[in-house]
Amino acid sequence: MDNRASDRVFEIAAELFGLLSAPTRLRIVCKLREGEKNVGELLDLVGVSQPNISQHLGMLYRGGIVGRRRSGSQVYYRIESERVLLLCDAVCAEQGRPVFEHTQI
Amino acid sequence: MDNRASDRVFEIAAELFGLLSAPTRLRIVCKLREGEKNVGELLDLVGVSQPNISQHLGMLYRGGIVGRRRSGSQVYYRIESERVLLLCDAVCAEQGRPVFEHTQI
DNA sequence: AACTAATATTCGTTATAAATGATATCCGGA
DNA sequence: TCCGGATATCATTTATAACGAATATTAGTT
Repeated sequence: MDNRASDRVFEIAAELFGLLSAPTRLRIVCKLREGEKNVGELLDLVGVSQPNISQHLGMLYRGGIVGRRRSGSQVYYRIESERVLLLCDAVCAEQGRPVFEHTQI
Repeated sequence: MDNRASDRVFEIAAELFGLLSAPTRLRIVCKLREGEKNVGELLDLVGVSQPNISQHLGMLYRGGIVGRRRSGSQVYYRIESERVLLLCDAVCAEQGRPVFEHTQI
């Protein structure tokens, strides 16, 4: 039977998967594979409202999936964890689906 | 800019991640790596109520993550998609966490 | 210091998911 | 065919997440 320590690990893993369970966040991650982008650029590419993308970016940041740096009044986001790229690749492998690459998941 | 076809792909991927975003379902997947198990066995291993595990199993089944076969009055579940194992491995790689293997995620 | 652009946060509403309890179905045996 | 064990479904409550509107913060400019 499981102990509480392994319980915690399942929760952590579930949280990570949860961060990737929203199409908008996947879209952000996909766009960031091309390279670092600021919020305004992502806004155009992803096509949601500014507060909304900011919320999603905040979640990805707090979850350690993306990093950020400020440059003047802009904030640039980048993929921080290679792990998440593995996940995105794995989710698209098999099933005859196109692979999650630069511009297309 | 994205077209509707790629939109659909993001939704599909997000759904798959969503299926893995609950600790109980991850626990089930983890136990099933040891091999096929019936609902009663999983019930003991996972430690939730019978209706609850049945619902989670139903979600995993409809999502194509697990397969099932009936044997008498019991139903045996098994991992159906290798893809999900890749995901579980990837989520645990790095970060100094123990790897998702047979009995421990 | 005031103004503006860029980004973040808060809040309220609505939608979605999880767990529970009760009940239904399916199957094998008497 | 009736009963009991195994599993699934349904309905309800409760918790959590998503989105939009309004507002706050930060940084550069004048």
